[in-house]
Amino acid sequence: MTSQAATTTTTATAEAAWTKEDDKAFENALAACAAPPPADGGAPDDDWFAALAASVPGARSVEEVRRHYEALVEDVAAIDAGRVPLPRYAGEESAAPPDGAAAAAASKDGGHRRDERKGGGGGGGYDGGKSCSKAEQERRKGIPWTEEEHRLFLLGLDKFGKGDWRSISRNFVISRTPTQVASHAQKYFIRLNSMNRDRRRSSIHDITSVTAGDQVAAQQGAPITGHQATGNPAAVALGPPGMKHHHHHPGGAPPMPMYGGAPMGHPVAGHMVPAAVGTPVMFPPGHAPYVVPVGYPAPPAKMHQ
DNA sequence: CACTTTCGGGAGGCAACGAG
DNA sequence: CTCGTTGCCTCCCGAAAGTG
Repeated sequence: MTSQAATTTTTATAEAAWTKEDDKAFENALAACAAPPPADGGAPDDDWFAALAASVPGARSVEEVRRHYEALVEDVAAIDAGRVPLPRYAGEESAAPPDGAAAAAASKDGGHRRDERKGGGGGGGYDGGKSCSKAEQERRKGIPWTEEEHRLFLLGLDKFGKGDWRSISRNFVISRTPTQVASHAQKYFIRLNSMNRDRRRSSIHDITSVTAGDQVAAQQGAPITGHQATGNPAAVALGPPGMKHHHHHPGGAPPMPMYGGAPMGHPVAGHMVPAAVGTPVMFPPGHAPYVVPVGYPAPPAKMHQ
């Protein structure tokens, strides 16, 4: 996934063998570490690094882990300062089949055409790549946010707070306009606030952590409006929505996910268990981990009509 | 019993409108 | 004029019903 790119670009130079897998393990270990490092720029202590190193598979030395961590810090700072040229995801979107025709064609049952019934009056329905130009089609249907964009959004949200969409757009999600960021934020908050609905589908908004997206996808969903409104966007609560997590992956090979290529909504611990609630999610230095309100209601048992 | 098709509903993004 | 919010439209997923 591309989210690793930012961290690996600089970290790769520190040690010779930080592979993508290593980096993933590092992030997982970081997420699993009970006590987060000082978030206010202070250097984490040796014990913390030792614990982190111990948690990283592959017998990394404390020093290696420390350098890797520091590189990560620099990365975040660089992104923060706008010194890192971020990829133009919009371009990527157009380069790869956005989803439309390809996704529909690859759909499990040979393509869902039913949308023709919607759109009031037929015709207007999406037709899996018909005659209208691709550009027009994309303009109409929008460019999905990638995981990377969403993480940058979260980063910016944490940095600038709720409401400063322009700063977030300029400094973090440079591939999106402030309006797009605001709209995305709107949906994001709505999503978080409506977590207790029994019908849940995985979505990009399930990512509430800037990093470790693969595993945190299963660790969130909780009302956050109060915190957001009080200018504490970092206090995003994590909680288990009663989301469904069976993305069918026919043949074992996961289909091209909708968002940037990483599996979304995959369960980490099967059904969300209370223990998973409040699990500190990995957060870059300077970014407080999201907190979980005590007494968070358990997700309702999934009941189908 | 298995497979295919149809239906219902949730999710995401864009555009328009309103307020400051 | 800019920013934020709300509404509308489109797409995809999952479940149910029907047919072979």
